[in-house]
Amino acid sequence: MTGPVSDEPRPPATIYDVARLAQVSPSTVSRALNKPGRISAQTERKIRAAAERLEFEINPMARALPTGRRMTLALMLADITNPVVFGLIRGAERGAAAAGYTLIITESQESGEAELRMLRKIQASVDGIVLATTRGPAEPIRQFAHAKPIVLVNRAEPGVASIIPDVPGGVAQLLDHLRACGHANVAYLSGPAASWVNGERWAALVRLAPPRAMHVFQIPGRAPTMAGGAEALERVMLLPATAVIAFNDLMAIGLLRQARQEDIAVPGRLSIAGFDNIFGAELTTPALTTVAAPLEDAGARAVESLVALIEGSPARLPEVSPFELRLVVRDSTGPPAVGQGEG
Amino acid sequence: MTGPVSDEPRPPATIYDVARLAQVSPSTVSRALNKPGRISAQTERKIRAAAERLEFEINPMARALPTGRRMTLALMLADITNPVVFGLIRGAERGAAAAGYTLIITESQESGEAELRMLRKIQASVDGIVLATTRGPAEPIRQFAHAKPIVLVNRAEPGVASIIPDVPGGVAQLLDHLRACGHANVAYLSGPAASWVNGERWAALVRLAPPRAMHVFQIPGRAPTMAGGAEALERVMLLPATAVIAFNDLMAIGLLRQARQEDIAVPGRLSIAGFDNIFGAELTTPALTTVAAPLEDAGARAVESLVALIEGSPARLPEVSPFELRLVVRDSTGPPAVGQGEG
DNA sequence: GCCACGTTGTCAACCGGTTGCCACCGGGCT
DNA sequence: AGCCCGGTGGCAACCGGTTGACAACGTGGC
Repeated sequence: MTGPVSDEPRPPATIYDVARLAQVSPSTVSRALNKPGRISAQTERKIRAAAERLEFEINPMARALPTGRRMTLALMLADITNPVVFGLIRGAERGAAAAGYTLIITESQESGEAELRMLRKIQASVDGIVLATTRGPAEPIRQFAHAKPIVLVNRAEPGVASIIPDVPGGVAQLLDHLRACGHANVAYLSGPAASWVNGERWAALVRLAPPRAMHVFQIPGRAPTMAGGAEALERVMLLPATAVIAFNDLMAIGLLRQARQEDIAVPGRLSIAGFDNIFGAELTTPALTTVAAPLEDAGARAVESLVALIEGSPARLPEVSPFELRLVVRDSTGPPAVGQGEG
Repeated sequence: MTGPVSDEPRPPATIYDVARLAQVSPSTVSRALNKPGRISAQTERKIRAAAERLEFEINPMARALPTGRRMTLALMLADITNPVVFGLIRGAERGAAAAGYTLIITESQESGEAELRMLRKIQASVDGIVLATTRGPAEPIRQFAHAKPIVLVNRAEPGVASIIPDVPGGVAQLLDHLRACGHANVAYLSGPAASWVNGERWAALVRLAPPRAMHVFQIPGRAPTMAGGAEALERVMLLPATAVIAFNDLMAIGLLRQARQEDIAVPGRLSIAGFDNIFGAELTTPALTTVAAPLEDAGARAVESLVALIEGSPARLPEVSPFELRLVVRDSTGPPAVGQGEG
């Protein structure tokens, strides 16, 4: 009766196929599969068995059309190149998988304009968007945020849900550590001007240094990359600072390597610290002192909030406290040598 | 007449909205937007203007339903944690964007079973799949490959398109370098048994070492991670080898750090080399000698092939030559010290 | 024995596009 | 004037699910 089971590329089964096999109507199949209780247990069993036999997988597109539920989330990043995003991606990926969502990842190439274009383009395909390390202006983001669920990571914007670090907490730990080492003058190698965390860090430094009898200098940064860090060394050395806090680990590593290359002792002549604790921070010599951010966790929590926003009452923003930062002391910071060079 | 332009979250415009504004029928809009020439230039202009005004973005789901063209690709990875995938992701992302496709990234967690489950699940959502560093058995993959376009990266399978490295070329460069340094006995710290490249590398070593008057020993590896590399040191030291080739940079770095910690001179007592040239390979002390793979390029090419498979004649596999590997000599390899330890 | 009611499954419309088919239109030809 | 023709645009069906309305059915109570 039934044809031979062939391994031909047969098209994926639809609910119509399942319905035929189970001898019910397609709508009954639909209800059996996602309205538990609506259908008698017996019929439901029959349908599930049929679905199983046909290896039926629901077509997300077809479902999305009438319901609007796409079960897809987007993670938008400024630059996939940067190792920081690793943790974010992993966390978001895990979080999405746990909630049954599919994750799509897009890059805005550090451009606010591309960011908006992308936003508009993917809008119809996703139920919500995690905007990480976004650089664009605030207004369009606010607009989007009340057309579609959005969660910001590493940026705060009134009225928009966000997952942000406890910047002052992290900065305080770092300053305390440097102070304890004996540093009084520290330079801050800043990141992109449009970066929210960059602003927050500088603000925290300005606020927290004086009470500790410390002085901070700001060095405008170029790109938040290793190259950007390396090229900043020159300007660093013009300052009376004995320690540098870099915007991120990438810049810190670039700075550190450049310093070594120019035979500037780290931490003897210059202590260097970064932010994020990316992969690679512990590999340098000396290993980099940094303020670790639980980025994987942040990614997961961002997705969690996003899902809450999507599935919960759309009116209220999920309350989330800033995530804690943790100072990881390694070997790139230490007491300044009184004389010069290292022993 | 028209209401005030409000910033209310109004739902995205559909072709019906555009049609109404342009005073044509929805089907005309559809044709104007993607059948160039089918519609008079004048009408087309009118429609484009209307679409512009309404900020119309086509709904990919609605389009996918009747046409089957989803304009979406999947990149499936064994483990997002591994820095190698960085390049792959970037390349694939760029390639997909260039071809107008959206990329979704999924992880199979190093499990062949999860891999298949995932494949089935996303099948309906994507036009094609890039399977990178896949671990599953061959048969199901072959099955899938002729139901849906698939491109393998770092794995060859008859009848399935793939992007693979020129393993013998890379291995030969590395062996030549080690030979020139004076090494005759080298150990290969192997990776996952299910990994295709792992097998190829070992095969290449076995084939290429004897003609160079070199001996290779295989050390079964545990996990292809830094921890896996570190724990292998013990077994390495039992061998009469003066150099180790690790399955990948992660293992090599783990091994190198463990060696340093145990005061085993690198490269004096033990030369260490890896594969992939991941971010971080140049950060260690000594910096890691490695066989660089243009992974970003490979990712882009994989997507390119995939798109060719999707859009071209489905019968023929795109012809692609293996990508070249390039030895990057750094400081973790060198002549074995005749005495012991370093000077 | 009849009716009210709760349960179970079907019908049909709909989501937002695409496309085969056809009707209409105006112009050029005989 | 009548006819044919190519170009243009509309109608309606369809993709694969979902869901409100409703019919059919069985049950219990009076």
